[in-house]
Amino acid sequence: MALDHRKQEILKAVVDDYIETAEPVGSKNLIARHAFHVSSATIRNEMAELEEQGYLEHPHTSSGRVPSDKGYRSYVDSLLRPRDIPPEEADRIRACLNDCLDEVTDLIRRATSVLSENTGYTSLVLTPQLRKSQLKQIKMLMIEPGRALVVVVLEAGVVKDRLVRIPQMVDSAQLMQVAAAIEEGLSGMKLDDITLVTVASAARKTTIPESVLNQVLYEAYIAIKQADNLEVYMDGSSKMLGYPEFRDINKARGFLDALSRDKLIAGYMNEIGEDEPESLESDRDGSVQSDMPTGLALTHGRNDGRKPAYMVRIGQEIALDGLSDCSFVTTSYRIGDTVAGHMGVIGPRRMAYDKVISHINFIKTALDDRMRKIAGVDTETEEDHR
Amino acid sequence: MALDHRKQEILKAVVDDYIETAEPVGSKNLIARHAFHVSSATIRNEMAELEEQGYLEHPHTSSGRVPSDKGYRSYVDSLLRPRDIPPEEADRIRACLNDCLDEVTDLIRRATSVLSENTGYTSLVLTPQLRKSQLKQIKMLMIEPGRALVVVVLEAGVVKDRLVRIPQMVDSAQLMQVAAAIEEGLSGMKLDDITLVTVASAARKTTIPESVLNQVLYEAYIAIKQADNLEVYMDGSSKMLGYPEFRDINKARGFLDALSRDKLIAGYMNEIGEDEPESLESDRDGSVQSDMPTGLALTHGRNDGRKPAYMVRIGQEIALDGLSDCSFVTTSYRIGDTVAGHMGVIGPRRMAYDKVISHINFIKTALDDRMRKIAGVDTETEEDHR
DNA sequence: TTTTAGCACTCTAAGACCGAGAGTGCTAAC
DNA sequence: GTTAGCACTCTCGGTCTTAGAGTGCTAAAA
Repeated sequence: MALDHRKQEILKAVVDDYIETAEPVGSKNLIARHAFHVSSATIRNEMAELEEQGYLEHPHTSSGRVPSDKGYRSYVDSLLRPRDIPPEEADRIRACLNDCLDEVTDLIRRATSVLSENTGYTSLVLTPQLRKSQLKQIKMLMIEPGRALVVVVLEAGVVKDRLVRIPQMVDSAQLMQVAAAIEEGLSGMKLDDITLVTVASAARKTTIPESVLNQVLYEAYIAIKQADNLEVYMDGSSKMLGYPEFRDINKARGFLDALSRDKLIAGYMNEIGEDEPESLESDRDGSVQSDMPTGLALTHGRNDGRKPAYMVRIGQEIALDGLSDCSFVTTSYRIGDTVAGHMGVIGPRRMAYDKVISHINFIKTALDDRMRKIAGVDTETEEDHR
Repeated sequence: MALDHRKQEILKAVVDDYIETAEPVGSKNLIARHAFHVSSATIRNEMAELEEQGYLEHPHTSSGRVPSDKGYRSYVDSLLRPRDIPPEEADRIRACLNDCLDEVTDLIRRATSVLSENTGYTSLVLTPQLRKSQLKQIKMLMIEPGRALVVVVLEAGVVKDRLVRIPQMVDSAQLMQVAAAIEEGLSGMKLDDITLVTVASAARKTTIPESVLNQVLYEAYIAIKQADNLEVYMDGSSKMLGYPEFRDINKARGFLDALSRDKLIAGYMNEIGEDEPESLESDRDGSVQSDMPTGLALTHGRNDGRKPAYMVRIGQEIALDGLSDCSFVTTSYRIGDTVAGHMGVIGPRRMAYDKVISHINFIKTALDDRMRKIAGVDTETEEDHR
């Protein structure tokens, strides 16, 4: 079952070469490009066995080999050698994230673009998921008779709002009274646990006629629920057309169609994010760390119990229509100390995993840092934000 | 220069056929599909002349003809026969727009999707441009010490907000005082005319220490300026890959790359929107109107002075890199009585202009109606929103 | 037992070739 | 001004062929 050392080396070489050239790799080419001290015939024998074991595939009898999902999986789990991010590139990334406006959405937009630019693939970043965040404040602001703005403040300084209609007869004072009642009753509750009933019972003691009150409460409730509205930022989808696997227009179309169902992808990312293993102790300074990745246990004997901070789905492992020719590397970012949202890179299965993994980890860390500042978790360090 | 009647008919037939089949159209095919009472040789002669005059092109000697930009232009300006929107379809569109949430962005999102779905091409809708809107209110809400929410209310009920940092020492009352001062000073001004100086002078009479005040004012100013932030909604970009002109992956890529520069496109849309002619008297009921389009003067003698409510840019007329194989139909929508934003459809030059024009006009009207309600321009008609 | 050289075999990709078909332009007759 | 006829052109889709890359197998070498 387990591969001996030489097979691993060969598998790694095949995957590396295939990633680079996009051509099925043959035994001769392999020895030409790598310093194996055996003949091509030996390599052939080994490759035949790797194929038998399911790590490689044969497009047709007389062509070179191509990695299977299983081959990629093995590569990613234990063969892959992380790549250092050159300091200038690291600086550029950090600079780009740091010079953003003081807003979460702007930061996320930038992260999305940086992630795609630096990997060369399609990037996806979800806005923070707030279902499990606590409600801190709720304010209602009269805009004009009949219309009000509901402002919902969550922990970690996330603010959402929503314009609503209310009965004309409600006046500003009443509105504030209702908001204050709701806030008193619900403050500290998780968004998930708030229902129309809890809202209503929180505001029971106000002095406003029931029928009018109900409508206001309903709108407040919707606004609260609306607060964990998930959005998807995406960049670089057209980059995919540059890769030979998408030279077939139908494949390309299938891919882009799949991407256009972004809510579906977002749901999937949240789902697989749930069972994401604990992040490794990320060192906060965001320095370029060549020992960053993780699942290297097998090949490099560093199985010290750390789990990877990222997940890789390869080909058929992606449970989304139209993306089974792709690979999907995901991770999550934090606001303060809690996992807030997910981000990922989609590329061809023949993806430069080492590069993507280094970059997504680096950007995740940089994003965490920045998020920490923006969300005001450590407001004590007052910084240059003009 | 001007085409005689038969040449017009032939040009129209060529364009129609080419739009339908995507194949260069030859003289024989033309008489087979249309009831011209002349022989193919005559058609050939006429087509040769049309080519000489620049309306048609010849991919190679022995193939049929294809319209040139000039040919399409002539078709759009004077030959095109609008298509009625079937009542069921009209109903579906209206229903889809009407069942949106009570928010402008949701409405725009839906309009984008409906526009793409119903035309089969890529749709673009810009959020309202508010540079020329008047400021109505500005509120500042303390979220926690050091952080505040600035809420900017514009005419027509558009509300924008922004989370900002303020000096820790500012308290809630002071914040409200500043906001009230700004509101009093600036209410009624156009966004465009508000500068840091006007903001500062409006708030001169407050009782807060200058250095602190300045920072608050700066943030308020940024929030106000931020309010006319333009966003672009797009849908159906992958539909383009289904059309034969984009079977070449490089063309497809060029197109998608061009689309990804959405801010550029938005700027262009605003620009060409400026010199857009006055909308024709749109009848408000949004009924399906077969006399909707416009530039039919030449062929149908209805040049009654009405100008088209839409603009068509064909091929090279589009001053955007990467879109010169496309056509771009744009129009604008209104909030209340003023032009607010722009929308458009991008497709291959070989686009079903009649269909696109009917739909974009119809959707524009439906959007105007809906916008009117959402923006609260006629709040008197209280409608069924739960 | 493992490795390697040699060789026959397979399959693809690319180029050459060919014929059918569609369309044209031109000429001469109507 | 229109049309029939015809020679000519160009593309598109097949079929064939060949070069090249790669394999698997066998038998010899290490």
